[in-house]
Amino acid sequence: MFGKLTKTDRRGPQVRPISDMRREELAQAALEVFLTHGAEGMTLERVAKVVGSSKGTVLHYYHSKEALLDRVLRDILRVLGHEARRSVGGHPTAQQKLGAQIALCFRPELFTPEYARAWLSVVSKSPETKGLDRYRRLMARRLRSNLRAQLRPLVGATEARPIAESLAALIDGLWLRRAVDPVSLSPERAAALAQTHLEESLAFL
Amino acid sequence: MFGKLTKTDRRGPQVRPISDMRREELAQAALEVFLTHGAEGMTLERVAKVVGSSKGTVLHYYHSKEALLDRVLRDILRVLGHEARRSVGGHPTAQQKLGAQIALCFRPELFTPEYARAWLSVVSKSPETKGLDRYRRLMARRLRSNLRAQLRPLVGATEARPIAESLAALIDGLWLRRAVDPVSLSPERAAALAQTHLEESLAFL
DNA sequence: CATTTAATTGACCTATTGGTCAGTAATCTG
DNA sequence: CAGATTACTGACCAATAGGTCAATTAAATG
Repeated sequence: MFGKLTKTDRRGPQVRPISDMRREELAQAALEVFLTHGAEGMTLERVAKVVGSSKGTVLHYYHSKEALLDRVLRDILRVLGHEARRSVGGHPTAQQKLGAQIALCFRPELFTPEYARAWLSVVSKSPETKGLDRYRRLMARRLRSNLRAQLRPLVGATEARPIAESLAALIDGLWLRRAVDPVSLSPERAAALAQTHLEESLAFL
Repeated sequence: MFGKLTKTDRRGPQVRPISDMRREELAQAALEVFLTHGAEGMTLERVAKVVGSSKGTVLHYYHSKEALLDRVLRDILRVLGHEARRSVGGHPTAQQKLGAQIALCFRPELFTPEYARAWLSVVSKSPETKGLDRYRRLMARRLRSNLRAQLRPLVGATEARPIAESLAALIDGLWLRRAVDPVSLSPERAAALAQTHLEESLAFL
């Protein structure tokens, strides 16, 4: 679709070999396909078509589909982690951090039907795929431990755990609903339900 | 494995043609495979192997995989509906009905890793499969409307909805966790988390 | 410009899976 | 027992998907 890249196409401060640029381009395309079709639906053909190339080219840069999916998930997780630090870390009190963490989970640009479906595809295939399971665990652990860490100073270590678990499960359930029935649950409503649950849990002690 | 059935094998009060018996047998086998491998993993070969037969035989009784899966899901839903009426209907007060409904969701013989994985496989494939989506909607609607119906007399119609939605999402989240990380969440603990959430929601009004 | 190096393609392979179909074997029925 | 019906099998087909590879084309380089 765009033909080959030449070294004169190099951009940015660092001069990078065109092979790296192509790799980036493919990773970008793979992300796009992953978000619209999920982990399974991210076929090599589809990715190739996005960059106007062929399956063989994709495999030239990523030696397997697993490697490509790995790259995609790594990228997503990196961005998510960055956003979490930026968004949660900006607040001084534990309450505010908790609120920010929940708000992040339901930010309209993140809590989309596409993201939700892609997430669900990873979760549901993870029990039978070593690679996917790793990322699912990472995501789940990160969320739960963040919640627990902010809850501890408020309710103590023993109470923090069940509250964090309950809240994490509620968030998962809301994401699941967003994946399968997108129109019936807006980001705002989902966030409100999670915030309410948190408040009630805290008020109950 | 067992050879063909003959009419002398007929059992039960009603005399049924052997074809119906074979159909039952296949449905039973399909359920078994469905619970261990999920909707996608329920291949015709696997089902055939369970009854010691061939793929062709399965298709002789169910004209497509969709029809067989339909039968399996219909059976599950029927049993579940029956259990719900028996278990929830036995209690006089709305509170008790709600408690029974939650308890049913986490009954140890139902809240198993197998059931949870199978459920998750249905949910995650439902957006792209008309047949599965129908059953997912049925399950979800049934749970939500049951919860809402019991909540209404306690908290009024306007408050019943968000509480039911939140509780349903929490239940989904706990099932999801049971599917992907079975050992970390016992039926008792899951039930306790859901019951607590309900109590806190009710206490807050 | 010629040679080396890298990028790209498309044909091909293997496996899986749902499904078709004709032929065969078992069973039933008059 | 003979013919009709039913059950069953296994070969075959088409589609999909990941992956291999040799040949081709483009680009970089001395």
